[in-house]
Amino acid sequence: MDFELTLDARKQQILKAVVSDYTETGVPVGSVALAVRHLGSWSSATIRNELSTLVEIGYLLQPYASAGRIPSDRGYRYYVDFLMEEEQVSPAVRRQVDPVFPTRPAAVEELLEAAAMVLALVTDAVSVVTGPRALGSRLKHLDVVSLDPHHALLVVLLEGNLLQQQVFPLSVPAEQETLSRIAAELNAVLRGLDPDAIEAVPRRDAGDAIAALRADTIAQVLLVMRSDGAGEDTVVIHDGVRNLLRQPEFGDVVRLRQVLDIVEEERALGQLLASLDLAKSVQGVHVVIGAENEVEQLRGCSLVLTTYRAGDAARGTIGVLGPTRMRYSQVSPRVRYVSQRVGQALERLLG
Amino acid sequence: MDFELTLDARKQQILKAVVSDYTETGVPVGSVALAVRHLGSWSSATIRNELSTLVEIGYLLQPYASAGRIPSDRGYRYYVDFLMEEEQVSPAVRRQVDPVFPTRPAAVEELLEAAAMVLALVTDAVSVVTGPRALGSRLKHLDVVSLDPHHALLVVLLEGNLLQQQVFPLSVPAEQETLSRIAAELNAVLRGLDPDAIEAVPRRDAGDAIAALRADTIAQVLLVMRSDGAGEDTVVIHDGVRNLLRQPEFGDVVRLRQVLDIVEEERALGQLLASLDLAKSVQGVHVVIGAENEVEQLRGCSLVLTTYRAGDAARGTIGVLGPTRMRYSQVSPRVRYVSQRVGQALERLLG
DNA sequence: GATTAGCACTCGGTGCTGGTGAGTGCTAAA
DNA sequence: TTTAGCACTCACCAGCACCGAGTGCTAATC
Repeated sequence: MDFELTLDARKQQILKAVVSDYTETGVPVGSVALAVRHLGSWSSATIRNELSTLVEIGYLLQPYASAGRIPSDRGYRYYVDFLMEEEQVSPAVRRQVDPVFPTRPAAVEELLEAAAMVLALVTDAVSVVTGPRALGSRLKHLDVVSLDPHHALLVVLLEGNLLQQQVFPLSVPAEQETLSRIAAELNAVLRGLDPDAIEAVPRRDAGDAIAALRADTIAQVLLVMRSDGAGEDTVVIHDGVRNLLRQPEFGDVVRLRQVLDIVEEERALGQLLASLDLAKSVQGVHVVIGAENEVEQLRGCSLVLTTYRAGDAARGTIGVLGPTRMRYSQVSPRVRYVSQRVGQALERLLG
Repeated sequence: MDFELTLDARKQQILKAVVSDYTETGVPVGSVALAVRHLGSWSSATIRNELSTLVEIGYLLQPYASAGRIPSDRGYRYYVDFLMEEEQVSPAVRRQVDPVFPTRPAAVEELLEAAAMVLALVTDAVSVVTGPRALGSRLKHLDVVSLDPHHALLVVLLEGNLLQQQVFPLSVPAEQETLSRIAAELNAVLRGLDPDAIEAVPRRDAGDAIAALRADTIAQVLLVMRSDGAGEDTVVIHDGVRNLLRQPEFGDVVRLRQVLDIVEEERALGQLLASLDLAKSVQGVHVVIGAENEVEQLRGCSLVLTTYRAGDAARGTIGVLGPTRMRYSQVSPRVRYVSQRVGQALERLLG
């Protein structure tokens, strides 16, 4: 196999035509079809010669001896890196995406779920979104509600409008009124702090009932804030599995199962996404083609990923997983578009 | 078709044997197999006669003229109602389920997600969980958190300690301090009231800023409380789609797609679950067999559902969706078991 | 020398055929 | 009423011929 890195103009045109034809039809594409549909200026015989060298140097594959050609992973890579012309995100798509992100989003998790839903919708693939639980690391507001004299319910609102609740026992019996006063006081003191800072807040050991209750509450706040981050530090959301079923490559159920085993297992998916270096990307969108990812089960699949940001902090990963035969020129800008919307909405939410 | 409702002992035994054999193998079961594996006391010819009457009266089906028999929906129904012997939930399964529910769960949503995950795991089907709803919707506590001068977040605690949140615009700009005062005041007035009573609370039309904000807040409280009962917006969680892929009945991708179209569409799934009357149930578990649900796309699927409760405060639906050829005797007690665990964990969380 | 027309060849997909066997329905004997 | 016996049914499968899209090669052409 010869490893030319640069292709002459005609080979490029042919490769591009093969990718776009195959992407559309899913059927190996032959020389005649190319000649009539895309490249009338050369005869099928000429194209045939070029095709056979493209196979030889590894940009195309031939499923069997007398079949048409399909792009190899390397072919797709070349296409994505050099040949692809990104399509505009059509107004119709914008109209689908935009209303999903309200001007006043309610909470981070909802936002990300909505994003996953709409991204799956506009790309016809499985969408994948990771979100930072770390957002919940600052206290925004708390409230204490009396249940009975000896128990209270702590309500904690964390950064990103993440609500948590926790029942806890009171070391000293107390009425709602007392609890409310404590809550008000703590709100003033603790707002905007992360767990470590809260722990460092000086506690007046007055030894009276109020101080005890105050200590109870702070302990619970810490517990809630810390237990939240304890598991994994990112949520992983996915949507649109049914979209894969429309693709002929998943007519084989075994194939599909391998993919689902990854996608439905939050941990595995999280690890996969974490293992990818999103730095090397074209215009912010990173395309992982076929066997470029090391996960055995995802052979034949590609990932189109990007990072969404709120302000200048990178917040999470968003993208899609689909068959390698994917319309990158359309999917890629759409992923970017949704990602931008997510970032904006997140900014509005976090203020 | 004759509609006998009661079957003699031998027919019952045969039906039971057919269901359990078919459930296990997925292959139509013939008279000889039955004779040797279950019912040695009769010859295959006798069984053949019985089989043919069971087909005639609608409890069994014959896929084609010279094939074995499979249970009809009616056959499954009879089996579930009268013949099934529920298996014990094995210690191994308990060991899988129990650790998923921590003694101190952090948030409702996490709890339900964990439940969905483990239920899918132990039943090999798709699990389905809807979020808890307050039984009687009385207001227990509310709080208003300023997001920016023109928007606030309303946190409502309903009877049963269900938290709801809602972002809303303020008709007059306001600081946190003002909002807190309003919240305190409303808490005093509205605690323990249901929506109708809240609506009837007299509003002083003072025309000042405070009155306007007060009105804003009350309107939002009503919105939140009423939407809780409305049915549409409860969370619906699912997990375990990949389990379906192991079943031969979903070897056909089209079948699978129809099911996924329902399962992945939260609204559709929510409506389906809402439409079922969970009252008529055996030991708290309700089994919907095949075409007993009206959703066209779920032909060939069954639902095994139950209700989880936290004290007598909140309840929701939990269960599984799988092929009609399902091991009801095992799935049913497992659904019940997980449901109990969810209830308990929720009680710990909500108090 | 590059391009192209012509042609024999390859090989997966389709459809037909006949054989196989699990399983039935029916009849007649126990 | 039960059972043995037997002819019959029909999905499933392997084998086979055929079709046609598409190739590689060669020789003619620009």
